Formats: sequence, C-alpha cells, structure tokens
Amino acid sequence: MPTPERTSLEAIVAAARDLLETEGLPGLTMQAVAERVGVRAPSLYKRVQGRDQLVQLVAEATLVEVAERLEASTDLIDLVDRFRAFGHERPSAFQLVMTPGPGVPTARPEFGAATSGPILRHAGALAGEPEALEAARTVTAWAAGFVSMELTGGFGLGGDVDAAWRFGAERIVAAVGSGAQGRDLVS
Amino acid sequence: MPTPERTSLEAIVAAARDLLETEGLPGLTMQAVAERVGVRAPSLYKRVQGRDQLVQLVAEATLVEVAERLEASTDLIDLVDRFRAFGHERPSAFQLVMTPGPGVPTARPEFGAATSGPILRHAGALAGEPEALEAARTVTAWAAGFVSMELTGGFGLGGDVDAAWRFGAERIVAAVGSGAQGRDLVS
DNA sequence: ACCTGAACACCGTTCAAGT
DNA sequence: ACCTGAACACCGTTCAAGT
Repeated sequence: MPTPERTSLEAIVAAARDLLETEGLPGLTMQAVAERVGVRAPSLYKRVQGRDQLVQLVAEATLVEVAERLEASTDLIDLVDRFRAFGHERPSAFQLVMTPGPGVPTARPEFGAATSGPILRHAGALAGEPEALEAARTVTAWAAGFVSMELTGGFGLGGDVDAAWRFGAERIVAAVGSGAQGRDLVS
Repeated sequence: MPTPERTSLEAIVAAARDLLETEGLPGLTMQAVAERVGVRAPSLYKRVQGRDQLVQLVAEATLVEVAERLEASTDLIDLVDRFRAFGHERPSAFQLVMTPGPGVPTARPEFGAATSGPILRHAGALAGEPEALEAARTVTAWAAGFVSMELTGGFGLGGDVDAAWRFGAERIVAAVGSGAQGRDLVS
C-alpha cells in the first residue's frame, strides 16, 4: 500500500540551505533538516544518499543562484560587485561554494562551469578571446579570495575594506585588459 | 602525588597538523590525536580547551610557518610563488588558514598580521606607501583565491592552470604598481 | 512505497576515581 | 598533578517492522 510522500528533495535542500546560513555548516545536521521538513532523519535517506551529498546539493543550488545573478551584470566591475554582494547576503553559502574548507564536499564541475559564462564573456570582451580564460581566472580568483577573506576576518583589523575592494577591482580590470590594448596599439 | 607528563601541547598540535594533512579536517578528531600522542582523549583537555581550540592552534602554527617562508622572498612575484608552493605542499593546512569553510575556527588576528609583514614590504616598494595596504590586499586576495580554487577543483577542467597563474601574477604586480608609476611620470 | 523506532558505531566532552 | 574509564548527549547511518 503506497504511502503519500511527506516531503520532497526540494524541501530538503531548501531546509539545508536555511540551516547552513542560520546555524553554520556544523548546524546542518540530518536531524535538524529532518525536523524542518517534518520527518524523521532516516527518511531523508529515501531522497539523499547522505549528509555529504546533501551538502553537495546545497553547493550546487547556490552556484545556480550565483550564475543567475551574474547573468544580469553589464560589465566586469558590475559583475564582481554582484558577486561580492552575494557573499555579504549569504556568507556561509558563499564560502561553501567558493572556498570550501578541507574535507567539505564540493559541487560537480558542471555547476562551476555555469557561473563562468558571464565572467568569460566580459573578460573576453576586455582581454581579447585568446586571453579570455586567463583573464577570467585572474578576476575570479581575486574576487573569491577578497570576499572570502573579508568574511572570515582575514584582513585583520584596520583599513578601509571597501576602498581596497574598489582599488583591486579597478586595477585588475585594467590589468586584465592591458595586453589587448597593447596589441591594438601595435597592430 | 604528581604524575609525569605523558605528552605536551606541542606534541598534540603536531599530531593534529599531521592528521589534518593525511586525513582531512573531519579526520582530525580528539580520539585520533590522543592515540597519536599515546594518551586517552579526555587527557587532551588538560592542555586544550576543546577541539575547536585545537583547530585554531593548528591554524596559528600554520600561519607562523607561512610567515617564515614569505620572509625569505626577494620580490612580490617570488613571494606569491612561495605562497602557492606552500598550498601545494600542505593543501589542507593552506585551506584551513586562508579559506576556512563556514563554521571552522580561525586563527587570532595577530597571527594573520604576522604574514602580512613581507607582503606589505614588497607591495609598498611597488605601489608606494600610501597604497601599500590596498596593494597588499589585492595581491593577497588574488593569490589566496587562486590557490584555493585550484586546490578545490574550482577551475573546472581544461586550460593551463600554471599559465593562468603566471598571467595573473604578472598582470597584478604590474597593476598594483601602475598608480605609483603614473604619479612618477607626472611629477 | 514511504516512514518509523531501534540500534550501532563514532563523535566531543565531563567527571569521579585512580595513581 | 596528570591520567583513566565510564557516562552523556549528539552525530550519521542501517534496517527490520509498520502502514
């Protein structure tokens, strides 16, 4: 006799994302997720292989959302500003996705690739197609590193963090485009 | 009647650092550490407040070591190369220190400050003192982000990661120094 | 077909009891 | 003064039993 489903994978992932942000990764337990979706912990294993896979699904859902936000960006400066804004809104999810600690499950590569579309587009326009990938990686690494460090207090005390962000954004965007400009001048 | 000490804080931290690298952060358990130093888990609480503090001590010891390595650097390119080399040698410790995941204990600020000495020195020489801090943060953010992403597979598949590193290092060092150069030309 | 209680192995942590 | 076994609360996970 079939039993009606009392929850869903979507509800489980949503509860996990909530818990991650409110309680941190250690608070994202199977029991807490189960309670939120109105079920006992063992029932989660009908929809999810285990906690590690659930964390991975949270990371992937986060990447999809990041990709959506970046799609709307108009240029590279706007893109990194949106990227940073997401980090401030959802610090735990941002860290999970961009800089998972040692031993933390990560998203499958396809999901990382989804976010690189808009970055590659803007980076290519600026640096030229041959250097698009390297330019995109330079910008991404800087932005991810910067936001991750400010979220974990890596910048220590003192100084104007917003000013350092603008400084970095302007200089890096200029630097990444400098090769193409040089070549244009010569050709 | 006093009992002879059967272990020490140094031995505990050393065992924890070993475990972090060989087993990952989840494998860094109080029981595993206790076994390595030849003691039962409860005895660890004579020297350490708890697992979180032990992880913090590991992070701080790692930062001291990173600072030592960076001290030897001759210029900014050399410095970031040493920084990256450390990440490749000790990936888990590197991630713990530079990009701890959400909920992972972090080092006290003094220890982060220790590593910024050599960075500030080289960045100041390049960008000028007024912009030294912003230049240092730009370089640090890029390097930390880059190495963290390559360690966690964040760059997806394909492409020449070493080439992207050299591209970024050269462009960023140039970009960070561009303001001072410009001012020199005008003055 | 889905959900549950019970159980297992394994955590971190506390504490009274040993020496 | 340090170490230990026992105990507790809490994990993730498995599985036989319920409906």
